[in-house]
Amino acid sequence: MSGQVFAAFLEVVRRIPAGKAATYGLVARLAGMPRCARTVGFALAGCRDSSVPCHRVVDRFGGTKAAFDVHAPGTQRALLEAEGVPFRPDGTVDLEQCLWDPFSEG
DNA sequence: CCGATGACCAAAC
DNA sequence: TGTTTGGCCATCG
Repeated sequence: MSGQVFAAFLEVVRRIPAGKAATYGLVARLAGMPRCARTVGFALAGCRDSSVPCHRVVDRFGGTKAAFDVHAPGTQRALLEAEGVPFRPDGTVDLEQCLWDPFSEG
């Protein structure tokens, strides 16, 4: 891992429990970079690091528009649904229900 | 090695 | 109240 910030995002993402989802802004904030939401997406885009649940990360609207979902439409949603993540009729994640609460851990 | 970009978010006018 | 620009950092060409 060349960058610490880069790893910081991945560490936060890995802490997302199954059946829950987080937004880029949330992850960035927990990592200590509220303005670095873009970098979060890029960190996940280069998901070559390790088993990081990048599919549990969506935009604030719950839109599943990940890089690995571009070539395989529905992949991200399928993974989330498999974990029990609720979806809206719009096809977006119901963040109001499954939004990961970092304070809920302890 | 340098420039531009990218799975976004929030403050500012 | 709504639209626009700025920001952060690693990777690609």
